[in-house]
Amino acid sequence: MSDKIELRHLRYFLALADELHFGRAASRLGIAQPPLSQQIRRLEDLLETRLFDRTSRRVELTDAGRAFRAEASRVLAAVAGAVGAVHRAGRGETGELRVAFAATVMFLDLPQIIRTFRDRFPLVHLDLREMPTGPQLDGLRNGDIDLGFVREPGADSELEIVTVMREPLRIAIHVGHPLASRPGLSVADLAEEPFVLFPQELAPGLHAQVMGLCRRAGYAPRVVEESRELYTSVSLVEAGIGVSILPASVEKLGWRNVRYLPIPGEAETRIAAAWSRNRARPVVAAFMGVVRGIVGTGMSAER
Amino acid sequence: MSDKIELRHLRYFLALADELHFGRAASRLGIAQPPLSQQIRRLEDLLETRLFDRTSRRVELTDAGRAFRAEASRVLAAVAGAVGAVHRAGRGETGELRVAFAATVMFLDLPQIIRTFRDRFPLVHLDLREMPTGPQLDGLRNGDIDLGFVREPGADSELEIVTVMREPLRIAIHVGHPLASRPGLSVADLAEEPFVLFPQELAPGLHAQVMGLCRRAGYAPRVVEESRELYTSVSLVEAGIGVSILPASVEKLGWRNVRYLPIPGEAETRIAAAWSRNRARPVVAAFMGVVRGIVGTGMSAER
DNA sequence: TATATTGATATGCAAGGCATATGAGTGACA
DNA sequence: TGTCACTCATATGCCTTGCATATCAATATA
Repeated sequence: MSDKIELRHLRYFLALADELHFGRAASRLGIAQPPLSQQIRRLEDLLETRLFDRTSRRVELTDAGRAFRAEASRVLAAVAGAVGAVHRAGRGETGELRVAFAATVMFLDLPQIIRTFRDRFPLVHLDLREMPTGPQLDGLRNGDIDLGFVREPGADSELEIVTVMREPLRIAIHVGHPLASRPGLSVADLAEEPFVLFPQELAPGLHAQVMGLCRRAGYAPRVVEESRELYTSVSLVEAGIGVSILPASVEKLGWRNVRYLPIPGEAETRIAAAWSRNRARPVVAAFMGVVRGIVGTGMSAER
Repeated sequence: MSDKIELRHLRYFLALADELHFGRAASRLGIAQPPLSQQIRRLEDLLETRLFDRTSRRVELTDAGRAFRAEASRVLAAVAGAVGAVHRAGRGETGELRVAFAATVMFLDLPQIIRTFRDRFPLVHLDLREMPTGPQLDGLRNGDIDLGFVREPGADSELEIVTVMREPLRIAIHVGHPLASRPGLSVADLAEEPFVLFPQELAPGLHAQVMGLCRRAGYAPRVVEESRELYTSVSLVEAGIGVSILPASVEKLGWRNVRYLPIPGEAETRIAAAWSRNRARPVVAAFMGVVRGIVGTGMSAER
């Protein structure tokens, strides 16, 4: 029976409990007196309990009415809270946001972006994880993550991709290597050198870019060692295993015995934010608003 | 806008949030699919926020929907709680009960009654106060107290009165008094003695009863001192100020120099529970149920 | 005793919720 | 690639029900 109670009953009840007068309560509710009588009676029927003792002269709450009054206002407060929560979530001010980033992105502005976002949207739970570009793109497509910061992604009809930053590529070479001190070292000079590279599937775009540089210099690099990500590639260079071509930010890792040389022709890699085009998540939009505010101009959407 | 939300919307929303399928959710709700679509849409309009991302193939919650789901179930839980509270209050299992009792009643079964009631109805807040019979009857009439334990009340059309216990009256006299050791002392023997009595308005029924005993013995008692209640009457007897006629329970006060003598003819005083006949309070009925269970038979209603 | 106040009841209307029928978009499978 | 099945949205009509107007009944006050 009581599962037919509606909020209207509670609103009417509370008005009457405040006024203790059908006429005044009705006019406060913007209705006539008879429907108020009806609805109160209906509520009492649904509850199988009298809420008001009333004569034609006086209206007062019963014990049950007093108990119901406190509870009913809790209900209406909960409704108001629910509406507020929906609006906050609709504006992206709450919820959970799973952000992935390629490891080396942390050397750029990302930490600053995260701090700002935390500050501006404290109710959003940020779930941050390091992840190579390739797996990120998969995760974005199947919904495992909401937003990814990737290196040099290819175009994808399912994903919205916005370039956030750019940085030049560098040749990484052991300081003791004979070529390390040659002025104006070019990619072509590395034709005979052993290369250290990451597996293609971890960062397919960047991988293709490096391979393209070599191809345009007229050779296919001889990859003697693969490492999990950019980090470890540098350590292999330092160990003298081979040379590599890497984004400039790895310089900040501070390996002593590695020299980083600019690449003529200003080859550069893009760091982009990517998210699913289908799932329109307000939190994602909110996060990207912060990103836009910090990296400012220079951002551009593609496809 | 959102003040037109009804519980129906929340119930439908939660069903759909569980099933993520309009057809199944509708059949669970016992309605057809189209009205469910309509009501969900109406709810989204009222909230001005989309709660579900839906294609003709898949239904899933938006961020706002997820936020609303948690809040909406809180609302329904609050409604269920309100219904439960009303029923408890309707059965007298909750609320506040203001009980007054004449001081000497505490020597009888009242403490036991209170313990049992507290045990059986732990959610009822008991407000206990000591109060003479006269003020109790006033308080019951104007609603200051809900239930009173009084001595020898007169009939009253506004009040329901049930005799709970009976006890004999005793003559109270100082042990050093010449009459204290006379065998078969009667009320008539006290004709010339100074009397200690309480003011008429504090316990009008008992006062009239004592006066009646004397009148039937052929005299009007000479009252030399009045005291606030039965307690203090005894102390005045012990001080040798006069004699008195009192309920037997005052013996338990344990004054050393007072002797209590039975009254021939077995004059006795009644202790009654009294409550307002107009205000039908379930808690009062619950309390009286406990009283009935403890004092058992021998209770009787009167006028 | 008459009157004003106030809650309940009667009746008619209109809004809105629900059911049936149908349309349109999407994924699956041949 | 085309067809089919599935599923959600839309259209339409009915019927419930909430609300308004009119009226009644009860009670307190003058």
